[in-house]
Amino acid sequence: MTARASQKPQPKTDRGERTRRKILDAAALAIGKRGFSATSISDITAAAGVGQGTFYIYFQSKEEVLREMVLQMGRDLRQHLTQAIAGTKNRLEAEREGLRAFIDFVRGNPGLYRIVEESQFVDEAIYRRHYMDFAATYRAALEAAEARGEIRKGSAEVRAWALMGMAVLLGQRYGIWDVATPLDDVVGPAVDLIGRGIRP
Amino acid sequence: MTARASQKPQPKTDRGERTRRKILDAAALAIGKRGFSATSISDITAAAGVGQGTFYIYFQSKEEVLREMVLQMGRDLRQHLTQAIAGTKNRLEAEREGLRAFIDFVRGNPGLYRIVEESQFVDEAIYRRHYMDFAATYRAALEAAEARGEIRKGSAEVRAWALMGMAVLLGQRYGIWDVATPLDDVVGPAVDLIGRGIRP
DNA sequence: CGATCATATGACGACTAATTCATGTTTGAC
DNA sequence: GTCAAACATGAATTAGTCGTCATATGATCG
Repeated sequence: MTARASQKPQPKTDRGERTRRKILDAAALAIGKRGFSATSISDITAAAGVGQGTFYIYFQSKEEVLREMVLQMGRDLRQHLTQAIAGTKNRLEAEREGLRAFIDFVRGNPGLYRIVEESQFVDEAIYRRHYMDFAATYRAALEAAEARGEIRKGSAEVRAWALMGMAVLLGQRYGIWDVATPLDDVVGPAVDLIGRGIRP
Repeated sequence: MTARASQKPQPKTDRGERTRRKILDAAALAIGKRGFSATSISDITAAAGVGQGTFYIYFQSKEEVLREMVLQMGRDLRQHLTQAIAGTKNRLEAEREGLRAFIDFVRGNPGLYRIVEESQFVDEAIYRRHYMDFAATYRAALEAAEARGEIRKGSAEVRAWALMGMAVLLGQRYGIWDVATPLDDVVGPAVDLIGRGIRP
């Protein structure tokens, strides 16, 4: 089901590096806007301003581009969240800032968000890994908080997935479909729910 | 973006009705297993045991079949949930039984679940309506519970989406990816989180 | 029975998209 | 400045899907 695939070799010159980037950027824009299957290779290469054959110098297929973009989005989001919760003093504060930062990220990168969700139907393994990785990080943070006595005892695994789920759907509702509602109006009630749900 | 489309007329005979059903069932199976774009019309008609042209007697396009299936899944799930929370005496019990029934439904109908999620990338309007409808129902239930004093005051809209999000991702994690973990091990911790999160 | 409407068929034309490749251009190490 | 390697190209090949239609079969009723 999933391509095992030997990656294409990295570009060896500056020009190659630039061309690869152009293709990747054009692909992110096009796929983010129109969706994966509605976007053809020639759409991408045309938008990138390169020949069709050039695509295959750097990528095996559209799927491989998607895979790379999901990884990229994981890194971007991780960084955004890490930065957002950097100054927080306890788990509850981290939940608040993390949720706010997540919805904020979705508002700022609706295309990337969409790409990750669609990857589920293109290469399930990469989508699953994306979530599993986040879940593992989240779980570790919850266990640490539990050890510090900041939150009540309870399954960190289930909690991690439950809280991620909240964030994902709130991100859809208030990050994509409705970008007018102030973040505080969303984050406030949600964090109230979370806070009472997990505190000692 | 969304087809406004005049529907095809309903079948006028028993035979027609049966043929239509065969196509719909075959489509649900095939699309649920392989995904929407990987499934061709001829895959569907071959699986249904009818000619390719027969498809177009009953449907305008693959998209229309998907739309119908999302609606169907909405009805099925609604019924499953309604039945599950029928005997409950308060909101918290309803949350428990509802969440259990939801994951149970996903385990029993992984294909249907997948179809709904994929509909997001085929006909966003129908997907959105699916969630909006559920959210409206959920919200009403929460508001009623709040009026009865069963739960604390708070934004029913945000809560509804947060709780749906929990269910959706727990459904993915424990309904699709891992069907071995006993439901109690999932529902217990989740309902503990919800219960303390919303009770007075 | 024969007439008529509904249903069924599958080959076919039109089209779209993926991928290759022979040919040409650019780069940068020497 | 030379030259081999890296890169770029787009037309041609390949593969497959959609949706139509002329034709055929099934069912129903007077």
